[in-house]
Amino acid sequence: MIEQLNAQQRSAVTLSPQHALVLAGAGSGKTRVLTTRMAWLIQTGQASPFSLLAVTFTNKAAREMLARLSAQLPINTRGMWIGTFHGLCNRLLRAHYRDANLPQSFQILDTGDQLSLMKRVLKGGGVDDEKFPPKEVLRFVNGAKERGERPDAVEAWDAHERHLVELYRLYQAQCERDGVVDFAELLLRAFELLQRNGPVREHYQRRFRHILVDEFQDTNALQYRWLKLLAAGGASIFAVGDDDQSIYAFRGADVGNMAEFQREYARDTVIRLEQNYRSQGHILDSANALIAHNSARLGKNLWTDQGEGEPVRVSEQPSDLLEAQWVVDEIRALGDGGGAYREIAVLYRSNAQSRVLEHALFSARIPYKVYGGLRFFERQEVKHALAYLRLIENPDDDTSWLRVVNFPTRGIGARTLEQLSDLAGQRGCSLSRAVPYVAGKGGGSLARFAALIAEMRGEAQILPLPELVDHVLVHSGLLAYYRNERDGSDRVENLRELVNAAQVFVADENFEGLPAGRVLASDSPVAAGEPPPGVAAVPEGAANDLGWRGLSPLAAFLSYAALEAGENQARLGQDAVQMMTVHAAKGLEFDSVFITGVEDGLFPHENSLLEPAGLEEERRLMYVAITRARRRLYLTLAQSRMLHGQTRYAIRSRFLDEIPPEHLKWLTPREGRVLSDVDVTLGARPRRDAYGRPPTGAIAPMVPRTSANGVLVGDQRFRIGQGVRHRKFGEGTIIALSGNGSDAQARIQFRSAGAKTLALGVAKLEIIAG
DNA sequence: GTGTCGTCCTTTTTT
DNA sequence: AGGACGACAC
Repeated sequence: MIEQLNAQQRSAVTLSPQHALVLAGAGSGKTRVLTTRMAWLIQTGQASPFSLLAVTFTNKAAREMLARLSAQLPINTRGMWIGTFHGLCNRLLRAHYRDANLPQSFQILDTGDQLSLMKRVLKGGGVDDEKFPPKEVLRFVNGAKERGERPDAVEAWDAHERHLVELYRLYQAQCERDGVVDFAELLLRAFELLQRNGPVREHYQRRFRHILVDEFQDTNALQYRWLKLLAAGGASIFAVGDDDQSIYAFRGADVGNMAEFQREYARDTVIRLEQNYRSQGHILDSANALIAHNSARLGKNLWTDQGEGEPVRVSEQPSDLLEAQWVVDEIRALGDGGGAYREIAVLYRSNAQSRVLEHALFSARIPYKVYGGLRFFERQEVKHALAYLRLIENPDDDTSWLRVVNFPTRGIGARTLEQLSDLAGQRGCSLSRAVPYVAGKGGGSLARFAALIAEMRGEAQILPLPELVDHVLVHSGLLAYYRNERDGSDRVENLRELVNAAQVFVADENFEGLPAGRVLASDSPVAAGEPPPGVAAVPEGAANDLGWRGLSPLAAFLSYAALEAGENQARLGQDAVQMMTVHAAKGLEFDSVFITGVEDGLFPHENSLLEPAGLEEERRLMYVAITRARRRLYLTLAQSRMLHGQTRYAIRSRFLDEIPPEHLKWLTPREGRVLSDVDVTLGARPRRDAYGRPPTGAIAPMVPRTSANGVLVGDQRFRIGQGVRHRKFGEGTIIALSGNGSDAQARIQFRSAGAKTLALGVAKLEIIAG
């Protein structure tokens, strides 16, 4: 088990129980170390499987950990506390729902549910959604929760913030009434449960002796506090992460947690995994050189014994269309050379870039697969079906109620719902409980809907889950609705897939044959597990499905659907080029990788240039992108691209200049960032025109003249790369130009004032160089 | 209740 | 440019 590890890996795996920080570079065997550490602790008798807690960020990572662990040890991993932060907190809250002051069958809101609930709250409170856009209020609420702050604890400095706090309060009250929790609430509630409830806290502190954390650099403030609290009883924290791969600051992740953890816990126990088993020399050295430009790193230098390999290829094309065409031609060549398409990844900084690339691949009939986008449980039709199922479980879930009360249509209009909503408001009850008080015709339709849900609830006591799902699809009218809908066949297919998913779930979780809505007696095998809090002994070895303890198959399935939104890719197996954002590529690897749009303003993204921390995160993002490649890496850029319906001109990314030239092989002219028209027509690969067609006799300039000759405003001619002086902002360099004539704009990187976009017709600029 | 038109936005995203 | 969503009209 540990013989095959290198020295650093082995020292991490076999460390005596104590706090430790493992700095695991890209491709250094991070997951392997984590799972082998668990297996080693168990096998050497230092820990029982039930005294371990391993936490990850994604379900995929958790599944992989489980799979590898059970491959290494002949133990039943079922019931072990291995999961995502959210999944484990869900477990905790399910097991102690009373102490956490939650209804037993609380539902979990996904982002979409959360938004519609917020909209409802804002509407109900008569809030001006110009001043308080629902999305922004949600950002505020989620931000506060991720810092562990309830409305009372939030510091509000001005009237606007005080108002936001008030909306936070209102939103939270609505969640409580509905018996629902959002994702951030899962964590905060679980944290508060442990913090406030001594017996529960002590129970888990005693139970978990070893806490293992994956991707530690992605933890936010609350997650870190949660870990510290759980470990406060003497458990050891084994934290694995890579500060150079921290790319989620924008959603609350705090790399600072790593340095803080080192200071507070692992001052003397930092282990670096620096041997990279993935990429060849030039690729790895490029990544190292790039990331060295970041400050405040914990520090580490990856090396490989796999040899130099090939240099990183760079291609600069006049337009995004030609960039895409170039990528396609190269992919075709790789394919002809015997490479599998699935071993080729095309990466981009932003999703908007994918269209041009997709189009080019599609025209060339190269199979490709785009990652990202809607996932299974987020599809409209699936969410509708789930809403019915949630109402069976929890009639007070107003979000679900509103979602399907009139879908498929059953003559319940806005008028009736307004009436219902008013009544519910007056009585302080949920919509469904207000139904009996609605008079007139609307009352009748509402009563019929209520009866439909009641009937489904009855079936849930008899039918096993898959049959119940099927029953709901039929009796809600959803199936019929989508059958009649033209273009509805995909949706019908997805609904059938939902029945199938229920089937699989029930089998996997040993719920087979049980009525969907019934909670098992606590002594049955499936329900066995946690002792009541405060009881010293932790049962070991027994079946231990405490994840779903006390839950009906239906409630468990709904939790699962909320926490695991499903794959966000379609059919696997087909040999296709893999397309995704750089973020989505984290954790993956490919033989050949194309990083596209390597331009200033796009990568690094212009929004990140304002603060240094933003630029450093972009650099880490590029580091992640580069380290995805095993054998061959391409960096491609375009001098012009369509963005927001306007052609934009850009220069090559500063990151390109941070990679030593000896690792790069320019396939297009290195100097002269803007190709002249002559270069364009006689360029390295003049195989296509700007629209992807093979060139015909007369070749039109592919790039508007402005690219080569700059933008003319009055008597001044501006070019990319030019040095300019502004009265207020000082000296800077033009990094991008757009538009023409009177509405021409320039993006200028000022030396001290940061990057600004200025209208050339308005701003008085002095040309100082270039 | 459904369809059409206009308006808005557009970095990255998991749970 | 292009997609999504909301308001308005039939």
